[in-house]
Amino acid sequence: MPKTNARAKRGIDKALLLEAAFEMLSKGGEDAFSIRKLGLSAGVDPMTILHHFGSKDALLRRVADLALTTVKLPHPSDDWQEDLRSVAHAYRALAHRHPRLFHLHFRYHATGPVDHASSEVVYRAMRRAGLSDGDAAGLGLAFYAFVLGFALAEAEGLLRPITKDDERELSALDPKDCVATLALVPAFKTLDRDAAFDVAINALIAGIALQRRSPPAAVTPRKAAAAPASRTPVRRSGTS
Amino acid sequence: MPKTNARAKRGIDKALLLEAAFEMLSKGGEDAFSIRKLGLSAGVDPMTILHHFGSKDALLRRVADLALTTVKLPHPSDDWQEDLRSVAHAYRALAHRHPRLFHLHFRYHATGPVDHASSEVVYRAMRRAGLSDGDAAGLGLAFYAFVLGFALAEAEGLLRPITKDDERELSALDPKDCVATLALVPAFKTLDRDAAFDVAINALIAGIALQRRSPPAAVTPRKAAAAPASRTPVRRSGTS
DNA sequence: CTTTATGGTCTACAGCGTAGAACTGTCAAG
DNA sequence: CTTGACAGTTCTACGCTGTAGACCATAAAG
Repeated sequence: MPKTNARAKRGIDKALLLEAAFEMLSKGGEDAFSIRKLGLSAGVDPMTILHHFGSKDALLRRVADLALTTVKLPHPSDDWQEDLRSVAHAYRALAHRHPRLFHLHFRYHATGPVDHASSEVVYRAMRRAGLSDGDAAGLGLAFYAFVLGFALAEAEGLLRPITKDDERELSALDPKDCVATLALVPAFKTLDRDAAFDVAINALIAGIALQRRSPPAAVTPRKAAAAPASRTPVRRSGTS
Repeated sequence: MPKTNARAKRGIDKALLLEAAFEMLSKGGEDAFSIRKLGLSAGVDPMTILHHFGSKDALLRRVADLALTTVKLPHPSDDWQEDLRSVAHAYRALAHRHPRLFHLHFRYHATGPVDHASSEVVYRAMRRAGLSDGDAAGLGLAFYAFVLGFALAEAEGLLRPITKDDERELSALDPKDCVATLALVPAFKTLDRDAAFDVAINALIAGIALQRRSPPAAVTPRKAAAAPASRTPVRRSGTS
């Protein structure tokens, strides 16, 4: 049947609209975005947009997906630690490129690991690190949570260099209760976020490496094998 | 002067209103919340609410602050690793208690470290771990990012146990490209999020412990003091 | 041609945050 | 007491939002 086929669309095409929405969101954030404004700026009736995308929510979801497609896929190497670093940097770069819409990834890609291609890299790395399947799964998700959490925190301004206001607020604290915080104020002022990220990622990776159950030579007298694992006493987190 | 003094308010009192807002948000999330609805349910004119709190945004900020006051402060011990675990669990517990409003902490407390009392514990721990000031500051923030990121991911459903749909989607993948992902599917099905959190936190802490510049004996000939630090080759993250 | 489907538009509705005017009850001063 | 000031409260109205449902225009199918 020669139906549908290459015809596709009559007038407006979705791809362009999606791109425009992406642009608008990336530039002004969610508050500055509305279906009507998008329609106005694109010369399209607002209802046409809804007709194509179903709802504003669905459109936002599509935008988030589109953003995800721009992460540069890591080329899997044979160094699992390097692979993890690549993934981490790729997602952080995404957050830097589009800080105003990065939070959407938390809202929408709540159905599973963010993206199969890159999550495969992460899980492969975890297995190569010599983890049990249980640990590999858990640490894989945790790795994502860490990277996305750090990136989101940065995108939302949580790691902004300390301001005058902050400083004033800090200096108003009781010096007795905040010795460490106050001692670090100079460090916060000169904080290099790139370096901090690298240090933290390396720390996490180093910690993961310690978790392996079968290092090169046979080690770890204790059976750190299957279940909860971990070398330190596990503390149940059922505070709620 | 006998002015103001204990009088305080004529009719409505803010504390009650704030509590009601908190309740409403915690129960129904941000979508189900509006000034008008709050006014209706509390028997108060909506504009009265605005008069007291300035704006909806300011009210949400207050709610987020209120939520923060409910985290149980860790009792500082002399074991820095245990202190870090306490803080981590406290925030995760907060996310479990109020998953619908947890994301507000990312939006509003973007002006600095989340809470001075608990961040003091974190920074103190970092210094006790023997880190340089630069690393202590960076890893302190990274520690928060990790904990909040993990908790947010959980609150938003990212770590939900795998569903039938997910499974179908996964089984549709090319088995060649996703060997690791597919191999871990059983592990995802039985994933214990509490255990995963513990394992991940312990890994991070162990990695932090490795970062110290002055272990028991004097070491590290290189001046790993100030700047980027880190033992592995630093990879600049300027992909953007 | 007529029929049918489909993409696009228009109108309308219920709800939102909030600016600004108007009202109201209470206290201090005269 | 009266008067004035004033903070707390309420009313009204504006411009904005997402979207349901009816309507129209065009293109393909019979």
